[in-house]
Amino acid sequence: MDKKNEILKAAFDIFCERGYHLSVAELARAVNIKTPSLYSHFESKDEIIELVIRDEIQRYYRCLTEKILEVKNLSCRDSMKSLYVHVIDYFSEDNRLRFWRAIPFIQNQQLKNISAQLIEDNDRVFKQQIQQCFSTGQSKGEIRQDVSPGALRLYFCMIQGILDGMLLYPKEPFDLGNADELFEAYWDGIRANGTD
Amino acid sequence: MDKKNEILKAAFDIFCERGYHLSVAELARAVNIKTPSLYSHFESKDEIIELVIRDEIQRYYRCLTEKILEVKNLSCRDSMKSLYVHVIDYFSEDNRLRFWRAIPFIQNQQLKNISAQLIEDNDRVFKQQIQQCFSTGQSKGEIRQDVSPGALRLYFCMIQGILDGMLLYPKEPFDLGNADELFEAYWDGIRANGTD
DNA sequence: GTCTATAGTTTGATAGAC
DNA sequence: GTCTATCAAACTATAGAC
Repeated sequence: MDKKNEILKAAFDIFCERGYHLSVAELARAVNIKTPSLYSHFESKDEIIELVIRDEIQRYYRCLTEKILEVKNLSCRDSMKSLYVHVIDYFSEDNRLRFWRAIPFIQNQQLKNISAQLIEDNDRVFKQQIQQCFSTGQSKGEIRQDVSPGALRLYFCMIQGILDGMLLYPKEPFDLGNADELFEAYWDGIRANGTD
Repeated sequence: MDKKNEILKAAFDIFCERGYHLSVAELARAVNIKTPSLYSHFESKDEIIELVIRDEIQRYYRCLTEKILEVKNLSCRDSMKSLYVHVIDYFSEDNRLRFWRAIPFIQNQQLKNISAQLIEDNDRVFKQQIQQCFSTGQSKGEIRQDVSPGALRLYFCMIQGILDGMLLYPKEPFDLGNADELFEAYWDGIRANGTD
């Protein structure tokens, strides 16, 4: 791995811990060079952070898109379950969760806007795909016809809630069994009678 | 209001915006004094932040405890709905949500530990009370007997998910109607058949 | 590309006059 | 309690030698 990428990788790790207030000195130390050497690879601290953010957001949504393709032909239940587990798994790795939760606290309006826009655009696509899956599930009789209007949003909300819990209560190491139970409780609330 | 409290109030506001990296200079400016004058009221920046954090955590759980007493004699559904709305309302005010989400990023291990401990202790009590309400609801026939084991945790998860969404997507101003729909979807999944 | 040296700013905090 | 003056340390960034 060349130095530039080594720096970006280290910047990711430090950003997870410290957020926007990572110091270039600490970053230089992490890759065994002196601070000024950073500036032969990048123009500024903000440029580094912007690259790290773009990389991570792109990586996440690329993974998600792959997974969506992968589950396209499964039942609605299996699709929703797979994607649910996929997202939780993704954010269990490294400190990725802290990374995403640090974004709203970036002290640079331009960077914050770029991040928010990227996330918003990508998220819309993801949510549309799930919506379609949900509708198909309904028309095929997996999901009750008379399900509440908020049922789909509860799915997204549940995912966010789990992630939030992982960040706020890091002491309780996250147990995928718990996540399973939650999904079952959710599905139990929307599945058509007589199905499993 | 005396100066000390004025400072703490301002510190709260700035902490919401900037997290742990609020600067004492900015704080002093906000209350129209010079930086050194802060130090006749407090020993250090960390002392100020600790006080602000203790205040806010205490305020939140005091409000919550009051509300719990208030809804004690309502039906299970009404209790859970009231507390749900209460929490969302609480975090809709000011920048409180940012405050709580900034806590995991405090760059002072001791302060972080104090906060985490306070939250954990108080949260346990809250969750026990809801658990009791939930059990009563089941035995009284408001909630299905054969409800999934994760059904109660889905409730907490849903609340966290909504709050998380409010922080991550601040552009979409939060609509209590949406929150209503979510709760109905949740309740619809656990209510006993034949009840409303 | 990496270094030493250094500039210029901002940080949290203190001394001491009033 | 509030101020002016000041401190040492940390910050981002640049100049210029090798």
